[in-house]
Amino acid sequence: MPHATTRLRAETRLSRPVQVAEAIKEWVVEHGMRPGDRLPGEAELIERFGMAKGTIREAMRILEAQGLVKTRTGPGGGTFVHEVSRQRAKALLGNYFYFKNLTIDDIYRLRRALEPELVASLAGKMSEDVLAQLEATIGEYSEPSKSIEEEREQHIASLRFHAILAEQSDNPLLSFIIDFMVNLLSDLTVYRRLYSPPNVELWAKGRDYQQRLVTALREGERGAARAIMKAHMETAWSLMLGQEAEMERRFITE
Amino acid sequence: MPHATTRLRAETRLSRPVQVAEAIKEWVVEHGMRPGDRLPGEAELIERFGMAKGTIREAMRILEAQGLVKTRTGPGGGTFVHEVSRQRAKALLGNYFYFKNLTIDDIYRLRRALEPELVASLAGKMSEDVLAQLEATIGEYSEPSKSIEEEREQHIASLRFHAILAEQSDNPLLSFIIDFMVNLLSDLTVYRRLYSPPNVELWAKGRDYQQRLVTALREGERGAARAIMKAHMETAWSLMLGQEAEMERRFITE
DNA sequence: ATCTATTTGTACGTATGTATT
DNA sequence: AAATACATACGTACAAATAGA
Repeated sequence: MPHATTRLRAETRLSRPVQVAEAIKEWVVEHGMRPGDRLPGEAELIERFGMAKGTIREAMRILEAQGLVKTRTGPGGGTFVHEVSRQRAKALLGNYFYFKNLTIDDIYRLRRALEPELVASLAGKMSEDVLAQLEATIGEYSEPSKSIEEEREQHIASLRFHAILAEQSDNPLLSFIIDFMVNLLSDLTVYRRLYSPPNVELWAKGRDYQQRLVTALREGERGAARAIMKAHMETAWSLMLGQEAEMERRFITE
Repeated sequence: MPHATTRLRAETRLSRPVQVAEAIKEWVVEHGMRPGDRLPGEAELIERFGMAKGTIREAMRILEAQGLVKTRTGPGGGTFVHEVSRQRAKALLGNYFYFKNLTIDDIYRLRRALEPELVASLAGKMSEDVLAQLEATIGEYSEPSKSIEEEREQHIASLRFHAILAEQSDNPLLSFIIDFMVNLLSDLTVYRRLYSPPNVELWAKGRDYQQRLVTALREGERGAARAIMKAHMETAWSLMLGQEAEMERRFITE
């Protein structure tokens, strides 16, 4: 039996592939490797760890599943350090909430607290380009919806409005969390009660808030932006609660 | 070549193990499987997917890395659906922020917005048991620190105070995010400037806020709890900014 | 456009480890 | 203690993808 040239933690609890994966993570950190840097090839790792091919490959799949590396075949190929994509991070975090039963209410409690702060920090700092993008998005729901399908499309579009805003923040944490919540809400399955017609009044309010918000952002009116978003959140909240919405249970794939 | 009895997505982009992993996820969702439920054994999966053992195993490692399954050896063993643990979710999300450079300021912007809402929702709803736990935690920093090491310990303890609060929320999203931020801050490496002595005044303020907070929570004073936490966050923020703190760059293991 | 070299990906057979009964 | 039912690990052979000559 060949002996390992690279020492692994002696924790018998962890399977070898996991141990190898952890060892490689440490190695990446210690060497200050950056996205794009190449890890040793399969053959070398097999030798360095003194392990079989399958074991090394399983370790690589672990790192890949976590979004930390990508592999390519062919000459010049191999395994490369990779920055975890936002999409991947959202998927992984989404899995955590799969078995919890998050409610619309839970999500809006956070949105109400965070989004006003977001827009306050963005006021006066956004490019005309992005502002135009926001206005274009609003345009997608300038008329009340006539069908359930249309309503759903408008719902998604109006959420995209918030995703665009989230992306503008220079606070990666705030940006990510808002984006994540928008994703959760996009996955919502909305069952409108048959006897309750779409609430046109609330819909109009929401649209007007967004228009006024763009103006406030353009003019750099920090306080106004915050206040408008706060009111907008309250409106959207009651709109959601009025409908019988339910979180779709599924795993996001990336 | 044996042909697959279970159809996989024809996306050539994805490697087979990933395809298998995704297929199994779908299968779990469609069958409404719950944590503890057993997946088909290796042998059966090999047959069902018409693939080699290694491929199936790599797929399992992927699911395991995402925290969705656990495997056990021995009779009655196999692979079991598993609820993604909070610890695992924090680790996976932490990886996302590894390459971003999150600042103390970024984190506190969120804490300031979220934690006051957290305590407002908890006022009057906490068991005396947990309240006592909070008081015990405060006891760990009843005296100003005399050394850097002691200061760090107190820092961690005072963060634990917030982690306990986070855990009490019945809002899984709010609970998780605050817990996650506390983790990030715990990993902080604080370099106090040599010429700046510990700010005893700010330290005392922070401790007093926490004590008053426990009282407000016990008495069910919703508004007071919110206000105290808000003030506390501002104080803690300036305390952190006054020190030259830096995020430790590492991968959390679980 | 074809060949060739390189590197990961897939397959399969065997042996070993581990926990339950 | 032994048999059983699982996952775990190993080693080899070959397939597929990609870059460069």
